[in-house]
Amino acid sequence: MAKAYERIADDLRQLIRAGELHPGDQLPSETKLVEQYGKSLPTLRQALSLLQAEGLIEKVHGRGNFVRLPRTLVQRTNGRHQWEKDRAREPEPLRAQTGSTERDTGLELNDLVFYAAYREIKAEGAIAEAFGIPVGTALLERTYRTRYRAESAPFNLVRSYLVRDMVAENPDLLDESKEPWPGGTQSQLFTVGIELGRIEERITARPPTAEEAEELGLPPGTSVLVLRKTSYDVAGRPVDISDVTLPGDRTELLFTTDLERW
Amino acid sequence: MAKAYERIADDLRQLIRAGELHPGDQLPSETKLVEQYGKSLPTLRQALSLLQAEGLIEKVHGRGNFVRLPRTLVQRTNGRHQWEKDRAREPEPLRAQTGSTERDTGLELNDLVFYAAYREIKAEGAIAEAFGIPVGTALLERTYRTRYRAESAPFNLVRSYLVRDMVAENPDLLDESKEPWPGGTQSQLFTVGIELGRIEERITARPPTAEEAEELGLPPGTSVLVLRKTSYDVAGRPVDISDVTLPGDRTELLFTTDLERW
DNA sequence: GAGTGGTCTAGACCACTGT
DNA sequence: CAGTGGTCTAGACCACTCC
Repeated sequence: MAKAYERIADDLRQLIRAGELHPGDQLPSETKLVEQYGKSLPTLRQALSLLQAEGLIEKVHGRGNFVRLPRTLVQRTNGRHQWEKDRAREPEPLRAQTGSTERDTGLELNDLVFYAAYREIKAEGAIAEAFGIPVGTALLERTYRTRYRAESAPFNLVRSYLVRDMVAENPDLLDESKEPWPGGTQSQLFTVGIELGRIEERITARPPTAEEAEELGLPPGTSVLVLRKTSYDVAGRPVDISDVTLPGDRTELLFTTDLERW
Repeated sequence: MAKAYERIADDLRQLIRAGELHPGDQLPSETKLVEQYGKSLPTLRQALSLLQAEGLIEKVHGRGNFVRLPRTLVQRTNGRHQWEKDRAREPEPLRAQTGSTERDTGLELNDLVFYAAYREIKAEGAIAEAFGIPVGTALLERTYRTRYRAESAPFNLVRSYLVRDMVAENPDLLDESKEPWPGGTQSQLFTVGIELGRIEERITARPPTAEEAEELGLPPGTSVLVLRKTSYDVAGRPVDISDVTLPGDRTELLFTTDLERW
C-alpha cells in the first residue's frame, strides 16, 4: 500500500501531465482537495510540497496553488568568448555600445542595471591551487550583478578573481568605480598586455543555497547552474577565475564544438 | 520575528558551514533537537527538510540525520567529440577497446554495464522542428543507460533520435542487439557515409522528476543537468539529436573553447 | 470580509536499524 | 529490544490577496 501523500501527488501529477490541468491553471483549494481525497490537511500539503519541489506547481500565499509556467530563457553561448576577444582591441565607443550580456539577452544597454564591487583578498587553498600560486598571494575579487531594469532579480551572480600583481600596472583595473568597463574583462586585460588563448568552463548543478534563492529570486523547486570559468593566456597561464551562478529554470548554456574535417 | 523553522535551519546551517559539524557527522536525534530548541517535532522536522532540500543533510531512516558528503565526480568534456570522430574510422579492435564513457570515467570496459533499446517512432512537433523535417517522418529512437557494475544506478539517461531513412541503408544500425557499437554513434554514422562537422550542446538544470530520481537513484536535495546534443554533418544538416539527463551532484561538464590569436 | 495558503502544536502509531 | 526517523491526524491561529 502506497503512502497517502504519494498517491495524492501521483494523481495530481498525472492530471497535469495529461493536460487536464494546464500551465497557469489554479488547482482546487486545499480544503477542497482535503474533502476530495479524504485525508487531513497536513497530509495533503505534504503531497503539494512534493510537486512544488519538482517544480510542477507554484504556491501563492493568499491566492492558491497553480500549475507552473515555463520560464523565459536567457542563453549564454561559448561563442561569446571569441566575440569578446574580437572586441577587446576595438575603440572604446564601439566597445561601449553592446556587451556580452546584451548579446546574450537581446536587450538594450539601457534595459540593464549593472553593479560591481571590488575587494582585495589573499588566495586560500582551492583558488591558489587553481591559479598555481602560493597561498596568501594578493588577489582582486570582483563581484558582479546584472539585472533587467524591469525585474528585481539579477540574471546571475558572478565572483571573479584576478592575481593583483598581474593587473596592478593599470590602476584603473583596481577601481570598481570604473565599472562597467567597456568590452568587459578581456578589454581590461588587454590594457596590461594580456591576451587570452583558451577558456575552460566547468558546469555542475545543485539546489540553490538559501542566500542564492534570496538574491536570484528563485522559487522553491528550482536549481542553479554553477559555472566555473578559467581563462588562460596564450602561454597557458591561468589569468582569471570566475564563479557564475545561474538560475537553472531560465538559463540555457549553448556550447558549439567544431570538428576537424576528414 | 523570524519563523521558528527558519531560525532552527539557520542555526544548524551555520554549525555545518562553520565546520562544527563535519561531513558524515550525525546530527543530534530529532527528539534531542526538539528539547534543545523548545519547539514541536513537526516544526523541527520542517527545519530539517529545508536543509535536506538544500542538499546539506541526508536523512537515514532508523539511523539518524547526517551531514552530507560531497559526491565523486564523473567528468564529461567537449573534447570527447573530436576524440570520438578520430576513432570512428579506426579498425574495430581499437574502437572496441575504449569508448567515450570509459574515457570520461577512467573505468575499464569490464566495469561497465551497457543497456540499449531501439524503437521506431514518428517525429512530433518539437523534434521535427529541430531536425527540420515534416511531422510524422520515421525516426529511430535509441535509449541508453550505462552504469558502473558495482553501483545500481546508471551515470545518465540518454535518448537519441536519428532520421531512419538517413541510416536505413545499413540494417545493422536499426538493430539494438548490435549495441554497444564499437566507437559509438559517430562510427555508426560513418558506415552510411555521414561525417559530423559540428556539435551543439544546450544545457539547463532543474530538479529531477519522480521517475528520474527513481532511475538515477537520486536522493532528495539534488538536481539534474539536462543536455540536448545536436550533431550536424559537414553540410550543416542535423543528423542526431540526443537528450541526456545527468545527476547534478556527481557530474561535471567541462567545455574548452580555444580562441584565435591576435 | 471571505477565501486562500502558512505556521505551529500535541500526540498516536508505524517502519527501519542496530544490538 | 531500544532508538531512530516516517506517516498521519485534528485543530488553532496567523498572514496574504482580492473584492
